[in-house]
Amino acid sequence: MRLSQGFFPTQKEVPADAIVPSHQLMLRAGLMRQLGAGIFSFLPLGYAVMKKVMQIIREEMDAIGGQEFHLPALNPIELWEETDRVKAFGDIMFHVKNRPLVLAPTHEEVITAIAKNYLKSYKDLPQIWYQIQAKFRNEPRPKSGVLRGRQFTMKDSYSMDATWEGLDNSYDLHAEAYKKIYTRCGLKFFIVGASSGAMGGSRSQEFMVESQAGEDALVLCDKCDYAANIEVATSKISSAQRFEKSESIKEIHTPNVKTIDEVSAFLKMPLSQCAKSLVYIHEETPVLIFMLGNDQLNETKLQSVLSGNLRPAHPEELLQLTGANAGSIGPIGLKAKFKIIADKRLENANNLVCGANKNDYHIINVDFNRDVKIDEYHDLRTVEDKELCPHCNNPLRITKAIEVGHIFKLGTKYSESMKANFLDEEGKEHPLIMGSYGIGVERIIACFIEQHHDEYGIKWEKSITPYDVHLICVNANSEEVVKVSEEFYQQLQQEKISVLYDDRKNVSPGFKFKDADLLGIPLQIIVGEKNLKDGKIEIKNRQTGKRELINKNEVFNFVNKYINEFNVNLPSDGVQMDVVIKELIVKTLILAEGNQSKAAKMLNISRSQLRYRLDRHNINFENLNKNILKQEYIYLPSDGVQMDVVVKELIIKTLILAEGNQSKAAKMLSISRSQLRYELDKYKIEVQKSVILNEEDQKRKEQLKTEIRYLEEERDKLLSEHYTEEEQQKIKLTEEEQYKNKIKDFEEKIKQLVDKLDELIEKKIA
RNA sequence: CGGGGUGUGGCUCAGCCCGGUUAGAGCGCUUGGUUCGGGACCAAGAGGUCGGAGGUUCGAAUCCUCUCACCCCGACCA
Repeated sequence: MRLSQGFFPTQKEVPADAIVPSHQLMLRAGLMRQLGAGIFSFLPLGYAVMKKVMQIIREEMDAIGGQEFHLPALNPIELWEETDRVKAFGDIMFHVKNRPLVLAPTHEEVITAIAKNYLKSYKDLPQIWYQIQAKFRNEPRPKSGVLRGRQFTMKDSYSMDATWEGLDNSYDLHAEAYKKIYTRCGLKFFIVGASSGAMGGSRSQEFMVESQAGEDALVLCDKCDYAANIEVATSKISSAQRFEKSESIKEIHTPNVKTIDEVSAFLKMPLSQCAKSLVYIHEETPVLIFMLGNDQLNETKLQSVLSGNLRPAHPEELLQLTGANAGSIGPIGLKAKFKIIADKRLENANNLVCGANKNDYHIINVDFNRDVKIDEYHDLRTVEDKELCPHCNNPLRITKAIEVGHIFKLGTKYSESMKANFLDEEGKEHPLIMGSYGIGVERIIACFIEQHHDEYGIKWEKSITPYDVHLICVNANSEEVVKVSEEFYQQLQQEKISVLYDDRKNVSPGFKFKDADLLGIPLQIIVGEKNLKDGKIEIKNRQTGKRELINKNEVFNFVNKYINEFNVNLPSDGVQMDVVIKELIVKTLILAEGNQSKAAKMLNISRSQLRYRLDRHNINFENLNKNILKQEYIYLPSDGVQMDVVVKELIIKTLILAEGNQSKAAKMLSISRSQLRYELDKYKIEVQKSVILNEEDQKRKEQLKTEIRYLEEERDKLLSEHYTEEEQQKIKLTEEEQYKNKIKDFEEKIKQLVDKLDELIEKKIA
């Protein structure tokens, strides 16, 4: 595509409304424009990326036997009444004004309606049906650009099975497919246990991307594999203690003492002896909830204990039901009948401080076993930062994240309410056992940009870049430059390499470079007058920022090689070899669906070597999470890459970073010098070939060569002069000696220079 | 839904508190010329019912009332 003819509205200034980087860059780079709150138009460049992402999703869904549908977004409202989800969604669902229709926020109902009519036998099962389509949700507050919109594109799929084992299988297939999708899209992700919410069902997991722009909080353990949404996370924490002697209860006047901290300070009681009371209304019944000290109630956990309508009580209700305002509520002397539940930490606790249900009074020495009838104890608290991991006692970390996918085991929730039944082998009728699985397409793009950008713009990965290469005609007034650019453009197009060609006239070079960096296409081919004079073309790698000058006629090979090979992107201070190998193995395992022999084959290593690596890097494929994908340095094509190739590339790149200094490189790689020497030996020939001198070195080398040539010429001249017969006759012995000495000098000098050159090359090759 | 903020050429914003010529700037756009490797320069132009409605006033972008839209924080969120 020619930039002069296409629609690529880039912006120099940061749009005022955009706060998060992905939002800013999607607008600046001209991927999309906003039409209303949470509604976006995708422009050609943005849609090109969407198509790439959707294609990856299709390939992976098809690979697990998914069949693509295209369902209507406009749904009869009756359909949603069957499952009672008109009420469940409430204001979130868009209703059509002039017909009894709704805009579908998801598609369980439509799928189940089809399944109900046609999946009548166990022989028809299992099925995986999916679609990639617009979803409509009337979000109360759209935000952060495409991260939370009212209309968005979603891949949603549904599995129908005859058995629960079948559901497990379909669910696992999706989990594997999702890992591959995110890996191929270049996302660093986590898999966490999640709450199923109103979707219902027995199990759900979320695929999360760590980001400051995220709206979810994750609890992560950096040591083991524990990772969970804060809505369901737990930690290792001690219960309130039970004192040997239960003191008798006593009412105490506590004027103006409301919060738990104030109570604790006023009564000089530790927080671990204070019970906080909260009142919720559950389906018209008041519920009194106790938390220890300052523990935060986790409403999601509460909701899973008390299914149905649940809300905090209003202040007037508090007074009416308990006889006191918030801050003085407790278990003793309640006016109304309450259901009483408490957090597990309070089980069997005694000598506690509680409100007295009388304003400005508290009761001390409450014994939960003696004075109160607690109906149930449950884990209701919200995990706090630095608490200990429930699996390995390591301090937990809480971080923000964006949900890019969610998979649910629905079970029979929808099939039962819609009577979607099938007959088993014995002719007995059962509801279909279903799963539902979603991926937000725009969120993948926004998350990718959150993870892959710098101050200048986006840095696309090969897998989802809108174009493979960005061809820049630096100066459209130079005939030669235009001619060569046009040739490249034709050639690349012929070879089916997608190319964005900046052929704009009257646009200054700086403008073109800035635009190219903003758009972030991975490879920039820069055709300029300066380099063209020497028959050279500059190629800039947007991800690494590295520029290379190559011969004009090698451009096509270079591009082709780049497109077909994997990437190793290193930070300027290098990276440990083990880290890269670990990432390689994890990613290969994902691509190999966890099949170890397949992975070993892809890596071209033995199975025992793979096992050794799995052990060494502590990789547990079943519990794969952020631990493993914390940082990303390599990009793999979908059929993987051999381990040797990666190691070789890593070493070469590290040596370049270390400017050929072997001990520095070894330190960067965190391996011993002898190991590095061994590896160098192993890849010796290729390494020499791949040595890249930087510009300065190149110049220096040329200089030395010229000098040597000059000296050699001088020497030859002297020699020839010396050895011509005519001269010989003329020259006296002493003179001859002089010449000989001079030649000796020259020889000496040449030898020094050759040594110097060798040293330089040696240093580069290291 | 609660709190805060913003609506002025295509974009980013100034002007508003304290009402008063023809509403400004930079970027972008058009035309001509110069320039051409990191967001060039000169000159001449086009483009705005100041979100909308009502009010106060001799006079409103500016003050008042209502309303709509958008953004941010919170609540909510499969």
